[in-house]
Amino acid sequence: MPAKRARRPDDRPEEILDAAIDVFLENGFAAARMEEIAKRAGISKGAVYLYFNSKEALLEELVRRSAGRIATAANDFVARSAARDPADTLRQILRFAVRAMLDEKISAAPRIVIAEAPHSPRIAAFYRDEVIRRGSAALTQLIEIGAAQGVFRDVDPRIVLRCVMGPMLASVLLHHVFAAPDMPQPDPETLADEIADFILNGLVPRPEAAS
Amino acid sequence: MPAKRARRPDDRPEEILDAAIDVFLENGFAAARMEEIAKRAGISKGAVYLYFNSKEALLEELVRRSAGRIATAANDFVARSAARDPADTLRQILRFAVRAMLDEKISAAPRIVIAEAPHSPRIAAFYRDEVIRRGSAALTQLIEIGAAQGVFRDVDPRIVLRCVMGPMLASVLLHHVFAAPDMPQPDPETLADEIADFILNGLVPRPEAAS
Amino acid sequence: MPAKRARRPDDRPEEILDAAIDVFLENGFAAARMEEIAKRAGISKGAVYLYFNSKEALLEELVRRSAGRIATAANDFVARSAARDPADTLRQILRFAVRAMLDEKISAAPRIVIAEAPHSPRIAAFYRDEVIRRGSAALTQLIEIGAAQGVFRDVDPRIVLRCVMGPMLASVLLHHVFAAPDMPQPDPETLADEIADFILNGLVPRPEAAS
Amino acid sequence: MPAKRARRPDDRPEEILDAAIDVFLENGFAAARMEEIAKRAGISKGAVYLYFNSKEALLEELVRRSAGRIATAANDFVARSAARDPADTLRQILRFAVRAMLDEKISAAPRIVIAEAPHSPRIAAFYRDEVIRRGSAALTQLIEIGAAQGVFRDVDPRIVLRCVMGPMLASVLLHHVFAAPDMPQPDPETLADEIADFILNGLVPRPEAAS
DNA sequence: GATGAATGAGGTTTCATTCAT
DNA sequence: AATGAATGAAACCTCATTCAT
Repeated sequence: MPAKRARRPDDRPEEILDAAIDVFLENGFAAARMEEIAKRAGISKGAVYLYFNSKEALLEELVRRSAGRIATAANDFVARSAARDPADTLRQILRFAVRAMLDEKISAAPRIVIAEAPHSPRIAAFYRDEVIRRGSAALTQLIEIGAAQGVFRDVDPRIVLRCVMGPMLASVLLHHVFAAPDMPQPDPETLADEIADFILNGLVPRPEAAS
Repeated sequence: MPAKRARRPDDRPEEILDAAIDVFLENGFAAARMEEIAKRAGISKGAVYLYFNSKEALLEELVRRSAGRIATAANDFVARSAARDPADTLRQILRFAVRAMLDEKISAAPRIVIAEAPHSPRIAAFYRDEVIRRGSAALTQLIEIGAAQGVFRDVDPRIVLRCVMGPMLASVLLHHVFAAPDMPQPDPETLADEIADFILNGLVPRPEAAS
Repeated sequence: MPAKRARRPDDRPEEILDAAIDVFLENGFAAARMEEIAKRAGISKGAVYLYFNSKEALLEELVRRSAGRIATAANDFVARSAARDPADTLRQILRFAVRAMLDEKISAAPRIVIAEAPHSPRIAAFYRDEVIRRGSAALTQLIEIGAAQGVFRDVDPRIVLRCVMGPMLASVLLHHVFAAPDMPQPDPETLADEIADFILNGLVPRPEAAS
Repeated sequence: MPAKRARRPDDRPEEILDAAIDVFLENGFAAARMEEIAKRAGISKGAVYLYFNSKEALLEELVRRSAGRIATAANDFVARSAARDPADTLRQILRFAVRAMLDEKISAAPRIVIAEAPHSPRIAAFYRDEVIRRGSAALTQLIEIGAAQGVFRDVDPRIVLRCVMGPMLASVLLHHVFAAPDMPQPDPETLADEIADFILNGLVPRPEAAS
């Protein structure tokens, strides 16, 4: 019956979402308890509901806020420098993306999505439209530009999408989920560069056509 | 005497696991109900506990059964033909793996693991040891053989692991989770071959060293 | 200076009670939300508590204000004209009461009491003392006067109470709770007169005593 | 985690409904706690849900079981003896109904309905169709028969409905809700007879038309 | 006086697990 | 071996009430 806490700071929602990220990551969506989220945000259980209508709404807002950061960045990179140097553009995108994905906070949303999307059609659809589709568009455009310049092989962009997204995904999992002391992680910068090298190497035209 | 189609008691565990895959996939581990699993296995709720001690045990056994398949196959491929033709060995491994991963039933366990491992250390550890580590070992060995023969570049095997695992992961997600009618999937065979091409292309030495 | 239509601070309680009637009627006491009451009264949630200590207090005041209107009127009618014409007095009382009960606003309190009294002893006791007892007294007196004049049979007043209150209650429920399009309501005036006829008919002495 | 209690007796549902009646009566529907119902039924909270899907379902089944007992009886009485002796048929109906209504257990459902129907359209509709409409039909038929025989006045059946239902309603409330030690109840048999007398008196034709 | 953010007890409902039969 | 009734902990969400502003 009492009401102890001070007035609503404007960044309450932010704080709640931050707390939610942690709890979702630690327990998964279904096992995450609203009370735990509230406690970490420094407020009461009920107060969470002043800002978000349900646990599901919390998750959706979480995804909404983080989604597309990388896709947006990729589009920016392409718009800015793809015409000048497609290969370097890809390298920059990869550096940006790998670095982002290795940051606990930034990779949190994709990881949660991977976990929840299979049985949450709304989340899946939202992520597909906001992230996958836009990222795919950026990549497709980049490939086309590079191919037109003769810098890239003429590969199906869907393959490229899988070969670019994939290593980042794998890195996220190996760093955050399946890490083991005896399997040391490459450091992020090196990882980004080497993945970029690998992919670019796979993308450049072979001088003499294979057999 | 009526030959009532024998009690097939030995297939019980298998049937339960099959049912569990379906239910886990549809609802996620936390939301999966034991009663639903039992119903689909055609037995009673209590009977499940005659074969598996808990819901968690069910998941672990599931992982155990499907997990090593691909890693085992990879090791077999390497042992059998890596010395003779490393590139073709990798191509075969990729074909096998991509095909497997695009099969709903086979990719189910990895997908569930990706969803559950973040908050189920036992699952994570088991998967890491049974799948990641063994797959990594096969790949590392393959790279070493190929590098020694001059067929592959001398790349950090951890990068290769990420670049090989990754596209498959991405494919699984794009096929099973983020599929959309207007984003048609490449057909599995083509996909496997093109990913293999891409990775092999990234793995072969460049004729003239890049400046 | 703009004459903002004065702050009408004195009408506040009235406005709140009016809003409360609506909300209690629509949702029942337990499901009524203070915030909804506040909103309809055009003030904030907290402001309600400046006038009423609790939801229960709101209900009690509501009953207090409306209760006894009819009982008071009945007593007035009796005092004024029972000696002159008992039958007509009863007819007037019934007309007044039926008309009142068919008015949404006036019947609201009794309906709420009927709903809440069974599990709210204070409400029940209050209503019993303020309404039932006083109405009963008026009726008893009226019967006695009428019986002394030979205009009414000598009936147990408790029976009369039930036979007078009852049809009004039934009318309220049939009009406000169990109304159906295919069960058209008699119009209020007719209803009042016919009920009065019926009851008076039941109250007059039979010319020849029934065997 | 344990499971202590014995096998399901066939009358579990009955026991639960009995417990529910008590709790609903004491607290009203909204304030009734499932745990309390379970405790009184001698089972666990969860077990209630093996038999009823929700608290609302419990209420509906309660109403369903009790509803129409009286309406059914009324129809039976009319079918059996209305043609022979309409007045006595009405007297028998009233005796049956009053007796029933004064029984705590039997009047429970109507009282709950009166309390909940105003904000529970399904309950209201169900009760209207199962009880009001059928009771009304019985009464209408009875009046018509009686009027044809010249035993009853030709009164609007809707008035009769209100004048017959009403006194019973009033009796229920006065006996169960607004009872007070200093307002002694007429005993049920007498009450039934006197109400019947009163109503019949109101229903018989006046020998000479009132001026 | 007035506001509305905040609290937190409390209730319904679900479901993994047990065990009498 | 198999059943399925029963348990009870747990968790989401609501809302009357308070109080800092």
